[in-house]
Amino acid sequence: MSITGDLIRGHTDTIILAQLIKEDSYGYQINKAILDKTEGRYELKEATLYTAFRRLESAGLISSYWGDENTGARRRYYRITPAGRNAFTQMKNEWEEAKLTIEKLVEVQE
Amino acid sequence: MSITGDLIRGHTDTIILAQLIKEDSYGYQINKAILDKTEGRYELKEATLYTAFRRLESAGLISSYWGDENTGARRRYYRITPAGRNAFTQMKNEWEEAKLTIEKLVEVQE
DNA sequence: ACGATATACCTCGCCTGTCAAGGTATCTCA
DNA sequence: TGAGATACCTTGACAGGCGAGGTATATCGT
Repeated sequence: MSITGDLIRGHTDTIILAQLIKEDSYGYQINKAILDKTEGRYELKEATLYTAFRRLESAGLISSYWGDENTGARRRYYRITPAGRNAFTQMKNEWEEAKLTIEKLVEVQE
Repeated sequence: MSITGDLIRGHTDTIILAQLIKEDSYGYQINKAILDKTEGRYELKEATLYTAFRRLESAGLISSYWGDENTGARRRYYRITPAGRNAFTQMKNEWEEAKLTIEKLVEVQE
């Protein structure tokens, strides 16, 4: 497990957008990529993942389309929008700031 | 504002415990210390702060007692328990791990 | 004398994101 | 044929953050 829900909370959207910057992808693949990148230490729960997709699409940060595989299970692909790229940059900045702040606050002063 | 609720979520308890490691303190002072340490960029909302105190006390990580000031408003002081110190160490480790994980995941791969 | 501001505490109820649990359908391989 | 992987989805419970509201005391300027 390692990372609990509340520690990751608020990063889910950023993490998903990050996976879509380079190329379009679909739910299952995105989660596999996350699992790989973290060497098995973290994966999004499916319910969380799909909730996030809905949220991001409503917000106009991603758009979706069905893949045209003619074999295997159908896939819904997601594409990051220009607004999504802006939002991602913003979120990364916020994370950098938050990281420094948290770092400062969990440090025990001598 | 800078840090939104969901980014800080899950760190509230750790932050409060960190302020109590060195010495006992009370709500208002803890929040002021946080404000100082972050140069005004962050403070816990009062409702969040007091909710956290209740939670931490229920969990046995802090204990509380009324100060004996004979002037000014009454103060409820909080003291970290041995279990609280252990929990704090654990929480800091989890944060270190989470930080590395998030860092890896919000990075855009070339 | 009086209002504003700071100190200091507290609770209620809403909102939002996570996730356990359940479901569907297709393909591969033993 | 049946287990396991791929791939999607929804519902409802739960928990933490926080806006809004409340109480009481002390200080300081006018």
